[in-house]
Amino acid sequence: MATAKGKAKSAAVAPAPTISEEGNRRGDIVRAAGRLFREKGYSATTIRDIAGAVGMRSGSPFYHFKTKHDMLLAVVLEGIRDIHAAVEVEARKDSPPRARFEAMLRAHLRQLLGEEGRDFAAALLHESRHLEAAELAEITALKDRYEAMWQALLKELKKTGEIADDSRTARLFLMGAMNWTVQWYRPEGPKGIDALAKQLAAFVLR
Amino acid sequence: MATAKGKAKSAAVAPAPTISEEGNRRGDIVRAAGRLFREKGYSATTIRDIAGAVGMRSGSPFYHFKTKHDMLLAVVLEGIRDIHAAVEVEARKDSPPRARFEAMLRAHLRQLLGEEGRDFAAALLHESRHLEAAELAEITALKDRYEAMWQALLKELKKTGEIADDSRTARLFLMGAMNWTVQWYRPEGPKGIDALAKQLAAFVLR
DNA sequence: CCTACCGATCGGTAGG
DNA sequence: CCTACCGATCGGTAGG
Repeated sequence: MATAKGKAKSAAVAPAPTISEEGNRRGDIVRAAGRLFREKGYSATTIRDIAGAVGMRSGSPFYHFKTKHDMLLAVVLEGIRDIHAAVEVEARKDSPPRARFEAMLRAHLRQLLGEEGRDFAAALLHESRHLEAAELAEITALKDRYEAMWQALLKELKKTGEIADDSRTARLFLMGAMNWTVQWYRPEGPKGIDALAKQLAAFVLR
Repeated sequence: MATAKGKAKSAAVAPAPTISEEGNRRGDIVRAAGRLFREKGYSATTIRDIAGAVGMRSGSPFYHFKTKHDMLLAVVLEGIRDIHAAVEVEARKDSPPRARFEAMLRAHLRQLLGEEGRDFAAALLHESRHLEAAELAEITALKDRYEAMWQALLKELKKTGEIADDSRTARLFLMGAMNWTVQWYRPEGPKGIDALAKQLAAFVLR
């Protein structure tokens, strides 16, 4: 255990690589945890559930993570990173504001509703509250940058008269319309998601 | 126990009175459970938490409810009833569609964010998934009627050209904008809530 | 509604 | 990463 514990610590504290870069087993745990957290919630998911999902015994996940808390942290971090990265790509393009807006909506919704990202996204949206402010520091920082991206775009749309309101509150209304899709959207291919983005753009733009 | 169990059963199965009509102790439990479910989530809340909050010992809540599940059911039911009742009052008035719309937004948001209803509303929005479809029958029926009310109003607004889209999806976008406020709104009196309703109306109406 | 309790399960650890 | 385990806690119950 001297060895094992040492490894566990450095793995848990490490600069937290993105999932694709992670050692396979650690990544497997994060993905399984994400799925279970989305399906049953953090508190109702047991270490045994997670271990079982990746073919481990109940003690083994603790070789990769110090606590269940740290697993949640890894899942939530993956969630905000993926969304931020996906939307930033679209935000950086210099297409007209309206087209950029629709592309950002599409990227956000794809992360929320698509198979690749939805487990992490759901944990980010609904289970973050089980983490304390100190643990959330990196997540909060990324979230701030993410929100600023949207706010800047709303400001542009206001300037061209395409949106009625570019306040913080308006941005939160918009985020709500998007994030709530998680509660009712039933997957029927990426085509459905893209159509949803179009419809939302038409709903809020003039 | 023959007595106690008999009572517990009839209390749990009874036609589920509204909170104000309930025996005080049962109502106390429902209110305490609602608050704790909102603060910590259903799974992370223990019977001992709930019992402690109303000054009981850990076994005593089971005199009023057969299971923890049934407590959640009572909380969620109170949530949908309160929201439905509050918004229906506004929907029945025969003011112009725009005014009625704003009043309905206000009523919904007051239930979500005001002190009286927010615990029940939060449980309705976030903890219902721990209940099974059969248990949710009454809740689902009320929810359907609730949604139909909104859909009808959107249709009116579409006819007068005040909204761009009156589809089911549009309604869900609107619900999302409202329900998401639970995640970010910090109470500063009912004035803040009413202003929010106005701002949302202006955001989606033309 | 309390006392006293039960079996099951939980997150986590020692030792390899 | 497994085996074997621990103390704590959980939902729920018998009996009054």
